[in-house]
Amino acid sequence: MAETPTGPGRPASGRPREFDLDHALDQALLVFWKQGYEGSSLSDLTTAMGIGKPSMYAAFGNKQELFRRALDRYAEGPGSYVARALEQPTARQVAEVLLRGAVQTTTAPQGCGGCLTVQGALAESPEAQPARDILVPWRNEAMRRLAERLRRALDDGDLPPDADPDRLARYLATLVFGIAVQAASGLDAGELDDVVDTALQSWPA
Amino acid sequence: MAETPTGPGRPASGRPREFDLDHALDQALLVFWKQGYEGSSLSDLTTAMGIGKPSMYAAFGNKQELFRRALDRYAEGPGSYVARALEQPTARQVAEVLLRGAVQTTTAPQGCGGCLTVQGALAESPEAQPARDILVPWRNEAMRRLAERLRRALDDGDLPPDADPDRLARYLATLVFGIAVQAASGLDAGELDDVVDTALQSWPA
DNA sequence: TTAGTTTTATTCCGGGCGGTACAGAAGTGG
DNA sequence: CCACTTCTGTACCGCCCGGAATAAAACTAA
Repeated sequence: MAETPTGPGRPASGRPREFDLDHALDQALLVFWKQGYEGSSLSDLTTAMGIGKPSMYAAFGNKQELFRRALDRYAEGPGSYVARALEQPTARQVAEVLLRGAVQTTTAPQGCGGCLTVQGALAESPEAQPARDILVPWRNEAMRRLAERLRRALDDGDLPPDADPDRLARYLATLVFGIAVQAASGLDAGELDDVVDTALQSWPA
Repeated sequence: MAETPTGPGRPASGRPREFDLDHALDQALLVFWKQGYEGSSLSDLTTAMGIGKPSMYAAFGNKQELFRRALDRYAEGPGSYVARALEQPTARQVAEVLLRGAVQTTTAPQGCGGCLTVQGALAESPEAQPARDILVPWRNEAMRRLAERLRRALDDGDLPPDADPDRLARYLATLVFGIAVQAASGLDAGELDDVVDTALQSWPA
């Protein structure tokens, strides 16, 4: 059955499985993380898992179920900072652990960059490399121009002297990209305007 | 040649092109916006453009070049709020126009949701629907749990009575998703920690 | 040993992908 | 009329996709 649990409570009949479910899931997770869902072919996945396609199909049902299981595994592993944040004693610490955890996880060198819940839908496959080759420099260039404009604002004196144009530009750009993801998740303009209101409270003087 | 410009300075020899380059680009832009780069097949694109594959190939070279041209067109059209923001007189207004413009563009009903510079790399194709069916509820559920935790904080009194847990949760989640995109663009942990520092300044009392 | 069950590797499927060869159609200057 | 150039539709290329059928292999229970 596809629903065979990991535990040892197996019926102990028939040919035993020759691979470890959780280990295989971890390998699949890495592929999904690095290449996104649609960029991860069954061949990519099963090769990384060290098994054949029928084995994967028998164990997990199909590609979508495999992804779901990998996402669960992600939540227990690299994504556990979310749960950890929710357990903090104060709201301020919740926020801090959440954001720091996001940074740490998405930039971890052994990780694949990005968080699976976004990256899984981001097209990071070799197939989409042409798009990345265009979009990543484009986004960075836009951020650079924004920083330049803010540096001028600093010279003009409409930013406090201790303000950091680069930091502010990164902050704004991060919000813009986050807003794009949220909009794709279905948030409406009113909800996102609230986000903007909150964000602008941290704008210097 | 693929580099034939739009202007009327054409050599006026050979069979004239039967479609409008810019209009075709606009149609391609919509497809890329809605489906992402790798989710947009040449058939999807040329069908929307109303031309055959060889015509597209002759006019733009290949899929990547078509995407590049469509992105340029995006920057002049729906994405022009970025340039408009940079022209504002004060830094505060730059920030406000940028963020409001992002919300407006990404949530516009006639638009396709999301910003092309992120959405282009987001997998929104039918092929990736299984992933979206899993990820979108997952992200929203995570945000809901966060809001719930902050509501408890409000009850506990470690948030000011006028704080809005839902708003704060959306704000934090937006930052997390933005951080994921930035990390995928190559920003390192130090740069993103700066973002977190800036963000936490807007945290209530 | 035998029957029953489950996993394994091999092989194949129809279909869609990005990209192209080709021939004909539509325009130009002579 | 002519070559000549360029665009257009059709039909096609090799390749890989997600998935499934098949039969051999490996185990348990009787």
